[in-house]
Amino acid sequence: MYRNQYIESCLENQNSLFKNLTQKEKEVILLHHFHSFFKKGEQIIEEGEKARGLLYLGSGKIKIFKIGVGGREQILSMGRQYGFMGFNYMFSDSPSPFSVSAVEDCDVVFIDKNPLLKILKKNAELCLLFMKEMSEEIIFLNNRLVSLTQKHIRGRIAETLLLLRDTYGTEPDGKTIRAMLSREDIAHLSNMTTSNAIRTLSNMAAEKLIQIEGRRLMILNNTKLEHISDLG
Amino acid sequence: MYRNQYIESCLENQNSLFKNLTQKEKEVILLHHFHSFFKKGEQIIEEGEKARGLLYLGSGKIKIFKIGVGGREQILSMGRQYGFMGFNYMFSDSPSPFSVSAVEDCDVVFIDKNPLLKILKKNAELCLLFMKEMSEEIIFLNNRLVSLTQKHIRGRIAETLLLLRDTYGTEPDGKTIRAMLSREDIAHLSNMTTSNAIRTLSNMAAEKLIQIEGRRLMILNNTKLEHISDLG
DNA sequence: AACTTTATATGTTTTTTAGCATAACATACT
DNA sequence: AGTATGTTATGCTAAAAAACATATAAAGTT
Repeated sequence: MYRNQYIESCLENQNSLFKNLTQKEKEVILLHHFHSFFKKGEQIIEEGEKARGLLYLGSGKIKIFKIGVGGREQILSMGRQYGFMGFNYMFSDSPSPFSVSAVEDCDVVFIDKNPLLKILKKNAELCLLFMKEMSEEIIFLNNRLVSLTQKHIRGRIAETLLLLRDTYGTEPDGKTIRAMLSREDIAHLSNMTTSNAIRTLSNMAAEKLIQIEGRRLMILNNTKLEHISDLG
Repeated sequence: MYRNQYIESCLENQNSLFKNLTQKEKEVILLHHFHSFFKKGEQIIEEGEKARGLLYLGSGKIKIFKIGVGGREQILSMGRQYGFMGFNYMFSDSPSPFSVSAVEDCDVVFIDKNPLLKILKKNAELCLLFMKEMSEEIIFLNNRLVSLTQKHIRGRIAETLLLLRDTYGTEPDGKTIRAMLSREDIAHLSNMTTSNAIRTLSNMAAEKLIQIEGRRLMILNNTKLEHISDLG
């Protein structure tokens, strides 16, 4: 059976949902998956279309977003390598409630819905892992809802920087966020216009809270940034 | 074994998650539940405290909310009779990420976490029902995130009125929303100050979109209200 | 019934943020 | 290299919503 490194990591990685499946179950997924490469900027799923099944990100970075009032984009969350997304696709036939696109070159593994559902129906242990993931997503969304509605621009930008760092980690220097988003994406992640995102980042750089080198962002004063994020 | 009408409906109702459990499984829940009555306004769960387990609302109405920046309340969702909530309590030991309180007199059934988890571990069918509920919650939160951040005040109030109607239904006249929230709760549900909620409702009444009789709110022009909600 | 307390209503001011305009800069393309 | 295109940066203006200030009405309390 053909295995590429992506489906391989999807099935075997230490923190993968599927690592404890039986050989039989893994073979089912192997038989019913599809690997696809997306260039930076390409759309992986479009809001309203029917999704094939669960998504696994073998490499790269993705954004999950919705288009709201007047075509304005709101990023709901960012996906990282070795992460799963689209649990909701598994449990209803309704079209995707959001779009997904590649923020960097991405290797995506699509796992077909029905074979996976069959496995779930006979594997409560796996179900528990799924539910834990989903429950964490609910908690994340609850927190995000309050942050994005209540915090002021500075608080939202601070939170976004910390979120990006916590999601993607830093370079060995411990400061440089391992993500090169456009200012526009940062704005859409923080629920504000691009100019306000740029302005706020510039101010924070002037205050030595962060350092800006193009799209490389460094967190210089973590304590203060957290403080700004917490106070809103 | 003692059964009150609330645990009864929790186990047997046509659309209850538990209706298809075996007699044995139902008995476990029966043995490990706790019924409690809450007066209007009383707190059922406080953010940060450890929750006992899953919640079932036998009667009444609840609000699920968080306290954000500067003590400002944001209502995340409203619960209705025969509804379950707090799925996230089941899958991690972390303290409750939100508070729950009674908007009307409520009969709440608490179902203990560990016995229910044991049932889930052996009942993938039940797991699937849980996952479907959770996936709907995720979709709801995604939509809400975009609405609350992007829509203007009028759009948010319109959405809240429609949401309340869809959640709690109407009186036989088909117009009167079966929920008597304070203006403050309506404001916190719509992410705005109380005065802005009052003002906007007054305006909508003046435009004959709705009719106000104290806390009784009637939707007079559904089409226009949906239009206002959609356009933001 | 008189008195608190709380909820609703509405006008005014101030703050925040979006919207717009323009410039500098970087990147991709031919 | 030169041109087009997109991104980042910054100032200015307008709109939206919060904050504040009272007034009125309703609901509880003694």
